[in-house]
Amino acid sequence: MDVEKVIKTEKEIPLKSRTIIHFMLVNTKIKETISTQLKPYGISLQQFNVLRILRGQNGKPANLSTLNGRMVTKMSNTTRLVDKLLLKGYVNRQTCPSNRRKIEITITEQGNRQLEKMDKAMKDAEVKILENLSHKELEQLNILFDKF
Amino acid sequence: MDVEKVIKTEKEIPLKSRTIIHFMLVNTKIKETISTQLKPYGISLQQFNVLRILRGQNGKPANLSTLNGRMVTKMSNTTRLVDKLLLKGYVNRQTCPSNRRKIEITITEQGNRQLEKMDKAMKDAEVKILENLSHKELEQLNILFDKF
DNA sequence: AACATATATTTGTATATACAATTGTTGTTA
DNA sequence: TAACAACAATTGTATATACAAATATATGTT
Repeated sequence: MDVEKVIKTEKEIPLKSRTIIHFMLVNTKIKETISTQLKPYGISLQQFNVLRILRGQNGKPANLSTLNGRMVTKMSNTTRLVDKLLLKGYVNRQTCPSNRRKIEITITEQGNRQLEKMDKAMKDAEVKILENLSHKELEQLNILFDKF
Repeated sequence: MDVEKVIKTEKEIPLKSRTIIHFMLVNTKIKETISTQLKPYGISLQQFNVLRILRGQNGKPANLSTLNGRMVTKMSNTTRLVDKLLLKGYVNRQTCPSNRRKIEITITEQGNRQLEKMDKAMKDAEVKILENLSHKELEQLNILFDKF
């Protein structure tokens, strides 16, 4: 990570600012790696996460607000995201019979098959991203992240 | 940071996945805090960064590719970003006389004045974001980030 | 000079994201 | 039961982001 290139922008960067900038640079790199890995499947990280959440439901349907609450980055726009998955044939959507305000979403057989392949791609991305970090360092990071 | 809420999505999350998800959650929180702080000034984080870069030039104009290279998150779309700043009267833009392919961008007096106010807002955001981290922990984080 | 190549920016298009307003449904209560 | 609040999803709008294609200018080669 070449923080200096960005940071030279101003003369002296206090530690706090440096940390934030550094954080964002790493985040950009992570996102790039992940989207590169997912690209062959024509799916975005958000869409991938929704599929994972649906699989985690074990057949039990999820409604939109559940999805939104569990997503890593909220997008307030889950409707349109699910639209895309629907077009790809990865999910089913139907209004909940007991409460017609709710929409029930489930993952399809095809969605599950694709997701298995994407899992592997995602795992590769994670390995690539974290290749220089030891188990101990990962634990350290998680402890530090908890303080945010 | 409530990682568990998002993480319960699947039964067992390996440390690597957990780290990535945790990272993104913190990133979301950081972005939210910053944009809340900048909101009164009607400026996005990207636009703020461009202004900071321009100030760092000390009057020397910057062209678009310089800006793009120094920005924390690249956007390949610096033209339109500068358009917005132009509309607000925070920057000047003129084609470089010696190389007419280039566009020279400088910060205006008004831009500088606004930027000073935004600096304070940004500093407040940083304090808020990092309030639970000690100096030592910030240093630790930066060391870990370098490994990405 | 004519041509190809490299550089710098702009434009077009598609998707992602944030936020506010709207629609439709359910539950409550005067 | 009519009115209203609460809830769940959708739609509209603006901006952000990514990527490819197009435009304009400069440089190097024959």
